[in-house]
Amino acid sequence: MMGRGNDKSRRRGAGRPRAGQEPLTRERILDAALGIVDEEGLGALTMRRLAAELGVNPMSIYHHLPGKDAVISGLVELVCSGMRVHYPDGSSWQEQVRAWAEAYRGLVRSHPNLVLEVVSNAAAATEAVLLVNEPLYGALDGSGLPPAEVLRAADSVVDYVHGFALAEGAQPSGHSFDRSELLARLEAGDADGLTATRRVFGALARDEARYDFDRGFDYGLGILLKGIEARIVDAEGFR
Amino acid sequence: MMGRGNDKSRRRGAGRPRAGQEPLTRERILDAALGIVDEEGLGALTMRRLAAELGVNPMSIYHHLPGKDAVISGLVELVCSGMRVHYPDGSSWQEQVRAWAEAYRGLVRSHPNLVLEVVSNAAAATEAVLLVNEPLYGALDGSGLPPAEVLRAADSVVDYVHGFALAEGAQPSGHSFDRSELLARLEAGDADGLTATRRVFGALARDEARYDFDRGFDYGLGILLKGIEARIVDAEGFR
DNA sequence: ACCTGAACACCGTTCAAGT
DNA sequence: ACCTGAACACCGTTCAAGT
Repeated sequence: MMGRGNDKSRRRGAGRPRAGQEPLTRERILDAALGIVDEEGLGALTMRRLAAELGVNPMSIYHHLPGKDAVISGLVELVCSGMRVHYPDGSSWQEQVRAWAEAYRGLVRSHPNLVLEVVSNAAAATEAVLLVNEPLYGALDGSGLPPAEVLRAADSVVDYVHGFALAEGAQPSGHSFDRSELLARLEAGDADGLTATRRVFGALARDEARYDFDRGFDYGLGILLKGIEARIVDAEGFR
Repeated sequence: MMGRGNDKSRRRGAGRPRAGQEPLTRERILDAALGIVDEEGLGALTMRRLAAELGVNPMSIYHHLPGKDAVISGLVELVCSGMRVHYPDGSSWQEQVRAWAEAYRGLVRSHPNLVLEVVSNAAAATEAVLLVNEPLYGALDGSGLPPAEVLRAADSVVDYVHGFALAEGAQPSGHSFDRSELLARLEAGDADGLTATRRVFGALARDEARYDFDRGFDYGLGILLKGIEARIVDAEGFR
């Protein structure tokens, strides 16, 4: 739990930083904001609440960041700048793409209340986004694809991870979730026209009703990699 | 432009619907809300603004929908219920998946200001979402994949479309956008450590700098389909 | 330069009162 | 049952004033 700015620590005199008190900085503001978002959700992040957390007047924040939008995109930048991937020596491009995707998924998942912002601000080609994508370009550049296809393939992988992270983030628990409620509803037959849905879910083995996100993520990645491999074979065939 | 509720059309007496005036319904409210969101963005949608649009007191809305959240999820439901796919007779499962993905992308793209909501509410297994996914299950069920894999493959396709729609929706223009700004920044070399990014973008032909969303979407879909095909071959090999 | 207090123009929603 | 008016507890942000 974060300490709320209480009366004792809140400054009273204007413009006079108390001796020994840390000055307000962009970094301190963003750290506090990230704490609020992680613990209580994006809805809890207000300029006033953030100021209280810092023991400061709401308006003081505006001297370091132009507004609330800037706080939020600063948060996205902060989170994205934590991206780290390590490719073991001699790893194949497939292993590297996997490592990248898992690192990126992990990054996004470590701040579930910010998924929507990360995933939708990612299109704005900020410095942070470029740094996130760099290792992915690196991996795919070693696959033998022509550069235009490296970009397309990278975009496809990014889009998939974004979509997956969104679905995963929307789920309350995270690790796995139970589809038996859905199954029961389908068996009750209250849904007209869902014939394929009913057939597919009905044919699931009992132990398959529990959806495992990790395996789902792997599966999609595997499909994408196989598909990219097929493109490489095609490209080589044209030589 | 939508007509604002002006004084002449706004009711004065409480609880007394004027003769000839349409009664307030959930449907009318959602239609008006969708109009506001499509024209002015989600940020313009407030209960007070919505009421003004309908020529009604803000509180009247609460008799038909429990709150603003309900208005927004009602909007998502409304949009999703417009999903229509037609599979030509004799079409392959690949063609069907393509048709589904294009229909879904089109649906989402027709309300760009709602993309974020559609894509993040989609995880909640509402009736509308089931109806959207049904034709996709139908297509993949005809591919020869075992049911558990039909679900995983469907999820992968959905995640990809979501991620793509998000990226596309975040872009201002839509149809295509120019990467030459990014290229120039990379060539200026102000970005350290972006070696692979620089190499890949640098190797692009001049006519490839313009990014075409339609072709990008096709490419990702093609990869996914090829990957799914590979899974089917594997499954058959185990028979 | 940095911080503050008061004020402005908004929000979503509750609640008691109207018809 | 359906609609309203006033009120409550909030918002983000501007602006002039403090030190």
